[in-house]
Amino acid sequence: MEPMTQQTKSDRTRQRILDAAAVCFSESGYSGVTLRDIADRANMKAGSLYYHFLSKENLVEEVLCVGVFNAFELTRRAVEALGQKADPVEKLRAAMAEHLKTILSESRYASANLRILGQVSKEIRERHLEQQREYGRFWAALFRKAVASGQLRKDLDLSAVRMLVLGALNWSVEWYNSKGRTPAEIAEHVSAIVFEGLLVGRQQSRLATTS
Amino acid sequence: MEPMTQQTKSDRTRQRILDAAAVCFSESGYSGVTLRDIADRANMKAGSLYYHFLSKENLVEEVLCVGVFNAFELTRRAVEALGQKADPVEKLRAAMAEHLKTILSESRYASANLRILGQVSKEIRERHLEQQREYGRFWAALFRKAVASGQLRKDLDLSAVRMLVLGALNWSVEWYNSKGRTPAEIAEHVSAIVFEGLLVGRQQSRLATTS
DNA sequence: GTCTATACGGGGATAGAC
DNA sequence: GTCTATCCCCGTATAGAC
Repeated sequence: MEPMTQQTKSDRTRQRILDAAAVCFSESGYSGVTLRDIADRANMKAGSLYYHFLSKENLVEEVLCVGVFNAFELTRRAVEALGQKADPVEKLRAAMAEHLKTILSESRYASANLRILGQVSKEIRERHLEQQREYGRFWAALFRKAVASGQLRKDLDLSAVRMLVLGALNWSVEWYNSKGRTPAEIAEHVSAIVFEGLLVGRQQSRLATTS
Repeated sequence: MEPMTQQTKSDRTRQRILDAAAVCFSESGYSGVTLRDIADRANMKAGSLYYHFLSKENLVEEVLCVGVFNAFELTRRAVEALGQKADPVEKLRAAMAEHLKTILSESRYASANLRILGQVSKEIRERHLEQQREYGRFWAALFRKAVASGQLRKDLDLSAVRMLVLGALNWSVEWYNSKGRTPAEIAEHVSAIVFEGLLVGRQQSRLATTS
């Protein structure tokens, strides 16, 4: 490990570049961003980036990596904060809320991830598939345990359910506007729809929001 | 109007180019596609495209236009096929199924639309906002009528509900794999989740699929 | 470590032959 | 209407000064 608190030297420059890249990618996709854009935001010249990174692909790869890590870590912690023996359904609710908060406001890396998914080369995507699958397994386990607890119906393909729910969350980066409802309010809606459903006759959760 | 059945001349070339562009954009996004890619697929040379279109932006704009139109038309027809007096909830189910089928298999234009949303310039996006809003209003009306019929709960922000449901559908272009379940099966899952919800105790719809 | 300068290729767009 | 040839800019990446 490195000697001190923050990694020695001003390799924080490296971090500054990554932050700048995450912002750029989350706003304009992959091909839409130039190294000059990133350098500008990091208060550097484009050529200087090559002291810290091998190439643009190498740079985006690291952003992707941090993105999944952020979403995973933050969400996992939010679930663990409920305690090991918490209600599996409550854990799912917490995971959804945290995932949404992360991609909408906590991490430019996470939102960049969603934006540039499917814009990077096959090679890069393949290399990160395992990391993404790990996050996928985390969610799969949450759903599986909620079914095992007897609270969730057993007649659905859990893999499809997982992708659809995450899709509803992930797509929010396309339409979410901070002038409207908060991420927490959106999360309440997701939770209400996914668990109770839209049809009347079910206990109407704890939503205070009026239409 | 033009004299005959198919528009005269070989302005079908124009159509061929648009088709090629839709495929390219749906596979590689906007910036990731070159005019040479599109020309190749249309069996032409890049320079020839300019006889039919003013610019790459002009071309993508038409693809976007057709994309929304396709999704709107196909979905609207599927709903109308149920008849004016059909159950509002059944109309929503039909709309979801058709929208999904369209973006996953019926129209490269529709899937291109989703892929390049947020990759095009602000000017183009602004210009198509009204068309997109029209499709949004169509969905809003479907939800509103289902609530008015007394079958859907009234405590949710219908605008949020609409975006979340469409998000679950739209995100499927990112993960759907034709080797897995069919679009129709995925649609059944969406319907089951959105209306009945995942919690047990609700009538378990008509899903024959086993996990 | 960051700069300036530049090589190098690629992509959008135009001109003019056929 | 489509081709070839080409212009020109821009983006990635490199070299070498400071």
